[in-house]
Amino acid sequence: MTTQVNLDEADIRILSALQKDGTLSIAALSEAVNLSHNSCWRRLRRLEDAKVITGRVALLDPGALGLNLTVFVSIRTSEHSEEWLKAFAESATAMPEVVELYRMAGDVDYLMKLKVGSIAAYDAVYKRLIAAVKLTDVSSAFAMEEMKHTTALPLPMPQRK
Amino acid sequence: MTTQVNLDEADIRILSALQKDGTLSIAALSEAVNLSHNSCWRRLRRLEDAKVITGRVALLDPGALGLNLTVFVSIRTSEHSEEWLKAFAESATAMPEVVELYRMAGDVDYLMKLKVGSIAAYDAVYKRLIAAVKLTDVSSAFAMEEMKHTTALPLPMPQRK
DNA sequence: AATGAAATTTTCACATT
DNA sequence: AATGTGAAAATTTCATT
Repeated sequence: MTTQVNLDEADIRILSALQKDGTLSIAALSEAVNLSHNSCWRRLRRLEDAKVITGRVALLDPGALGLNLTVFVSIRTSEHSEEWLKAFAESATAMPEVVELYRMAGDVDYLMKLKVGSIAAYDAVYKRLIAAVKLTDVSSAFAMEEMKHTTALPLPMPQRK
Repeated sequence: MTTQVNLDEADIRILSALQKDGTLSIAALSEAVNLSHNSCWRRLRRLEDAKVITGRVALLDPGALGLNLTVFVSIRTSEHSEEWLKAFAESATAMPEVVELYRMAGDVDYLMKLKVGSIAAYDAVYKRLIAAVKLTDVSSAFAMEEMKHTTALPLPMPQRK
């Protein structure tokens, strides 16, 4: 968790635009957000320096890579020792198929999101995982259809224009 | 779902690098993947044209925006009509706090991931949702800690230096 | 696959309000 | 303290070999 940063409307407009399209040139961006070329450039620098923008990445099409399966894995454990957690965190985090991992409140202890190409590939990940650490209860839920998936976070103000 | 694309090792290296850092210049990228400036540029174009790379985006820090809560919402419904689905999909998809939404196999019908700033903000989303469509069974699970979160998909070949 | 050159874009120093 | 001006440096893009 990081500390919240003060952002005015112009900042929000910049962030909103770049969350959707990170290729925008300063010229295009400044026009889109109604700022001068330069003022826009400086705000952008500020947002990057302040780590509000944590990075820029290319997004790939899972289908093009043959990664058509999204699996949510709910994990319960009876072991709550320091070492167990360390071993679990390290092995799960190291697997590239594990794209998200959360420690949860409630009756599930951990929730994992996997991207794999097939049931067999899922099974291989599952086996690697249980070989690495003791898991009491693992249950998997498969996604049939991705109805929405965005990297864009909800931003405070309504962004017009 | 899209059709899988044929990719050789050099393509994979390019994708791997850009998934991590989308700001790499052609010069830096070509060096990282051991290709000539130009060959690299052309492959990149191909990958973009073929929509293997679907876009480039800026990633924001949720904490900096005050979005410290991740909630997974499991939804069951008794209605399985065409209209219900349409209404549900439209209202859920339109909410910026809903960053992911899947139709699931198994006993949960839909799974939603929300990014919000507080329990109160979550409750507001929940209320907007149940006001829009009838939901039989809604259960929420809150993330306590984000242990891993990446937009990088697992890629076929081992990628060395 | 490499060369090189035009066009675009980023970056920054300096002046301005 | 935030904005505008202008110009150098870096980068992308593409025609040609």
